Amino acid sequence: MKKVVEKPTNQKVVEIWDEFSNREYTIQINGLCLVNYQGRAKSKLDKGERIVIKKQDSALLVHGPDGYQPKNWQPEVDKFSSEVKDNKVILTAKRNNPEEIVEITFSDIQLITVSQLIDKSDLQIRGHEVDIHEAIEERPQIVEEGLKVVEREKKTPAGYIDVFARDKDNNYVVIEVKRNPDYNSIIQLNRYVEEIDEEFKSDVRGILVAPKITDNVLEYLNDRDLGYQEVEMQEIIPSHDGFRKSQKGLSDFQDKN
Amino acid sequence: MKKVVEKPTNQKVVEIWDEFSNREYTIQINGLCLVNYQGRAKSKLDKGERIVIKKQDSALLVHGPDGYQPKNWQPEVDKFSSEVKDNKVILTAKRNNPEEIVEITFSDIQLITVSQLIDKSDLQIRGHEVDIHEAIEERPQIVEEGLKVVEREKKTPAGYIDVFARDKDNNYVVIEVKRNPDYNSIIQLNRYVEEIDEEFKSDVRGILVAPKITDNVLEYLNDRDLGYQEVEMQEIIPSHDGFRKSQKGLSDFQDKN
DNA sequence: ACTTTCAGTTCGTTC
DNA sequence: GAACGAAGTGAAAGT
Repeated sequence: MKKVVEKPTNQKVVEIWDEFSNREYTIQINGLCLVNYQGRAKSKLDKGERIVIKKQDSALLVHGPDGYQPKNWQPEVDKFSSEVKDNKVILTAKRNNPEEIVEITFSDIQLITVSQLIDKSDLQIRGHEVDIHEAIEERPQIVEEGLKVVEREKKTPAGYIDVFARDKDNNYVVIEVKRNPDYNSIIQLNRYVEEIDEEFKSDVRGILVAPKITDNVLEYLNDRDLGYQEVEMQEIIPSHDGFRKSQKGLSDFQDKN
Repeated sequence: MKKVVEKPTNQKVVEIWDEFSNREYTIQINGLCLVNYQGRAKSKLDKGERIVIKKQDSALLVHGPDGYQPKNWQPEVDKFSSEVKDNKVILTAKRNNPEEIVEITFSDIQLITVSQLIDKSDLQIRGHEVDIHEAIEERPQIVEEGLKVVEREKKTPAGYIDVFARDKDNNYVVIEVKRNPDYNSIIQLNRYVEEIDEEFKSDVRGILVAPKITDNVLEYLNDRDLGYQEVEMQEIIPSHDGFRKSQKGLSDFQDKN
């Protein structure tokens, strides 16, 4: 930890903020603050004790005592600034595109820390929708016996078909893969089926492949004579390690020095 | 701050974790850790320096040096546990529905803090989609002159119509409100129009109301003879304070003591 | 408890 | 840089 200051003075906070806010440092502040946001929407958050984190890419988070989500945030900040006014520290984070601003007013600060987090590792994840695509290509029988995959991500005027295949009778099958299928998924699948029907003028079946489905969505499917095949996520994510690198955890490649 | 311990021993960390993990305390840990997740999907995150936060409602976040999103998390934890193994602190967070587990293995801990954040204030926000609905109901002329709102959230077999109205000629108008309209919004609007057309067998117009639209989406609209009316978000969010309380920031009502 | 829908969605990929 | 869609989506409102 570069700095750990309990009960800092306002001046100390501004000093630290100005020195480390726009460089490759992580700043954490625990304190009593109120937050205003204006931009795509407008919000007010009255006084409360929160954790404020400025990350090394300038992302700003204001976390309350509960929940996954920050109460206020700025995914990317173009300009930070700070001032002391009426014995309060005011931090502002402006963003240009879209134009929006977060303003945090601290009436009391319990702790401020500065650090430089080194994290070169990528998040490796398995179980995305595309993993289901791949599983179907490798083992088409998880959808149905005799299935032969013709093409993945087949382009049509209506959009991309996840998996285009033929069944044991050599008829076309349009497969739509969803992790969390909803009404729109069915509409989409139906459009693809109509599209293929027009293009090939032959028997086409549409199948939704998903790990789960709600009764209503299943009903929509049946109404449209579309099929459903459940896949176990366990089959998609084998216990032996088969991991794909996710861009999500792209880390900075700076070196500690 | 209840506790601020720099460079704690492993035993101290486990001691703190066990004492404060399942009560109304916020725990923050800065340290070098690797994270495994298994549940709805499966992920591996190799060693890196991160911020781990356990919130007072048992939410668990693992934040890296950048980005809005945590690298790993657990929105709600049913059972925390901790152990020391090979000179490493291992924290696990299990959840029952859906069944999933996050396991954090610390090889080095720089800082651990415990606090009890008091935050009774609700986030007040203006500019949600529902605010546009309300604005239309109050001032239908922002869509078009002579419009009379008949019903909001009108239920149809195809879903809920945002605003159902009649125009100056008394013809039905179906209004779909979107903050960020896309292709699917158009499909949806079109379905509603078809639905109303069938139900009422009379002239029906469909109008998309949004603060912005892309050229492609506008084209889809035109192709389907649907209309578009832009609304300024400024008109929806007046400068004088008209705030709605959002449930998002529901706070705990415990007292500091 | 489950379903449905929105989000200041964010984030990644592709065109 | 826009556009399109997935996310371990999460969160809230309604049933």
